[in-house]
Amino acid sequence: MLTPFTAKASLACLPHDHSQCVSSALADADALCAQQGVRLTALRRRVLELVWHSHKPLGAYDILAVLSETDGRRAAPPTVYRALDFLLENGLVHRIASLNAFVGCSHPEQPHQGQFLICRQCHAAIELDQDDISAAIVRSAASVGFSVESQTVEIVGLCASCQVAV
Amino acid sequence: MLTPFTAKASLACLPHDHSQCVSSALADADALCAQQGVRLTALRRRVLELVWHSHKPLGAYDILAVLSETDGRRAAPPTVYRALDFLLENGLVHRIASLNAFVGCSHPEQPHQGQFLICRQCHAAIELDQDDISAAIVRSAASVGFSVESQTVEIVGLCASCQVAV
DNA sequence: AACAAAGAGTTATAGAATAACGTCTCTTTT
DNA sequence: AAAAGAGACGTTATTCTATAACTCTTTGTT
Repeated sequence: MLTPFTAKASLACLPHDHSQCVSSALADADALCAQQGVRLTALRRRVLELVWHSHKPLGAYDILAVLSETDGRRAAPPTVYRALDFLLENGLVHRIASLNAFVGCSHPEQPHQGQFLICRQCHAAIELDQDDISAAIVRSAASVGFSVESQTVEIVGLCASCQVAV
Repeated sequence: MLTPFTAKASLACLPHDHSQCVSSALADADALCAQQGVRLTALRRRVLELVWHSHKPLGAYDILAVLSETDGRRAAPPTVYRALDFLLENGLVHRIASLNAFVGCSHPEQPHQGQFLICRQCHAAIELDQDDISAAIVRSAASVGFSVESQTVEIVGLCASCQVAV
C-alpha cells in the first residue's frame, strides 16, 4: 500500500498535470514564506518556478541561461546561487550532490532531508522520506559511535515507467 | 557487538598505526590488480598511496599539488583524473560526491559501493557496507516501482572521538 | 626489430561555485 | 521628511572541479 506521500512522490515518473505541481508548489512557497516572515522575491519565486519546471534536477547554469536568454534579465552566477541558497535554507528545494543540480521539494511544510530516487533514463528525481532508511542509517552509525546530523541519500536506477519502456 | 568489518572501518577515527593501513592497502591493491590482470603503474600506485595518506577524503587537486610540488612530476589534471578513474573502476577508491573528494576503499576484495560516515570535525570518512541500509533503500524504492542500480549514501555528523573531544 | 595498444604528457576548455565590492530600495528611526 | 541601516541584487573577478582532444612514450607481442 502506498502512503499519500509516496504516491505524491512517485508522481514524478507518471503522466500527470504538471502545471498543477508548479502552481501548488508556488502557492505553498508563498504561504510558507509569509508564515516564516521571509521574502519570496520575484527573482526567488522565478527560480523556484524554473526548478519546478520538471521533476528533473536542474543545474544552476541552466537556470542562469533561462534568466539571461528567456527572461532577458542581467544575471550572473551569484544571482542564481543566492536565490538557490535562500530556497535551500527555507526547505523549498533540495540539492542533489551527485548531479550538482537542484530539484523542488515536494513537501516543504516540515523540515527534512529527502532521499532521492534518480532515474538514469528519464532523469526524474523521486523524493522519498522513509523513516526506515533513516533509522537503519542512524542505527549503523550508532554501532560505531557516530552521531548523525545530516544525510545524503541518492539512488540511481530505473523508474517504473522507464522499466516498462525498455 | 561489532563485526570485524565495522571494527576495521571505525579505525578511521581511532588512534592506530596508520602506516599499517597504507602498506596493507597498497599490498592488497598489488594483489588485486595482478589477479585482475590490470596494471597498477607507478603513478596509479602513488595516487592510491596519497589517497590513503589519511582517512580524510582528498581532492583531485590536492593530489595534483603533491605530484607537482613534492614529487616534482609534471602533472596536469588529466594525469590525476585518469589515475583516479582507474582506481575507481577497480574498486580501490571511492568518490565522495558531497565533498568532490576521494578516499581509499577499506575492503576492495569484493565489489560494492560504500556508505560513508563523514565527521564534520576531523573530516575522517568511515566506510560502512551495511546490508540493512541497502535493504531498506531497495525496499522503499520497490514500493514505488523503482529498481535500484547504484547508491550514494553519505552521512555527516560527529565521530566517536570528536564527540568526547567537545 | 616492428607493431599495436595502453599509459601518460600537454594544451585548452567546460562546468560549478564563491569572494568582494557597489548600488538600489526598502524600512525604521529620529 | 531626512538619515541610517539592512537586505537584495548587480558586477567583476577568481577559484575549484572535471573533461576533450591531441601527442608522445612505454610496454608487451609477434
